[in-house]
Amino acid sequence: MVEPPQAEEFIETILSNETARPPGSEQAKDDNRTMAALLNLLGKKHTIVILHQFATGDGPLRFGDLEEAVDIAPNTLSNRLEELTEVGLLTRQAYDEIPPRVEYNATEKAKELAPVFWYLGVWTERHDLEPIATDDD
Amino acid sequence: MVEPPQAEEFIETILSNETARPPGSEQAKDDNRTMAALLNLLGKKHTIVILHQFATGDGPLRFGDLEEAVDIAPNTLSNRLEELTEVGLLTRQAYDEIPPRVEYNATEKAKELAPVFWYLGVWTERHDLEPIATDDD
DNA sequence: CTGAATCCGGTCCGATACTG
DNA sequence: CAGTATCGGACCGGATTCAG
Repeated sequence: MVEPPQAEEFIETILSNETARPPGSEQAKDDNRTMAALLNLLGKKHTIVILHQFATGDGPLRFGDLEEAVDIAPNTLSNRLEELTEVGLLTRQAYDEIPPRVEYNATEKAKELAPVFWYLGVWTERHDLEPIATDDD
Repeated sequence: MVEPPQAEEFIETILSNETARPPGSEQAKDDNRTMAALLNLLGKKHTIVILHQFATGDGPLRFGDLEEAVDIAPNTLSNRLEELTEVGLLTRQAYDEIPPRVEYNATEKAKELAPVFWYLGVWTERHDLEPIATDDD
């Protein structure tokens, strides 16, 4: 954790109100649809963990990297990567080499999702979930 | 959206480094376990949307409220509410009346998760997901 | 050798019907 | 109103197999 680079940008976003929209407007409706789609995506198993990997690390990640970091079946991982790529959160670049190499990169869009995971980290430092509970609450 | 009350508190959290921990410490390991458990929970279908409801609204929510707001099967909703309660993110209070009434409230812990959902809203205002894409990227 | 498609078994989720 | 019971279907995990 410790003072991540996102912090400044994050604060900017919070303080600037440039993104506010008239409620009930067309844009607001689009936002709701996007939000629904996003939550639906995040709701799928492992999606969050995968994005978390891209959000915390910074370089490109390969199939094998994720496979061992996330504890996920290869077929499911394949599906998630495809979904995330289709939706524009990841880019996929295949190099025609031997051994073959495929690199996945987070897009700008995905990187701007990073604060979410970073704050999740902050939260985790300050709280526990009950079953593992210690002295919290 | 528009300048949520969480913003100030959020900024405080970002600026104060009080939560930082030595990496590799015992606490850090606990954090990782908690994080894994949290992500695992958030990964389950509808969990995020449900928490989002509690994060945006402020009063208590009843079974029926959620059922119509979230578009979820009652058995699944029942499961989620139980999970979230067990884990200490929600409290459940049943009133012995007719008709019966059960109120769910977000705990402090859950409320401190609100910035996540709020920022998700900010993100949604600034981006789209590809299939619905407009002028983004 | 890596990334991913296929097949199958298990688990989770949705829809409806039903109970206190 | 707030759930539970049941069942069918979608989704996920694991092993194997395939392609480049």
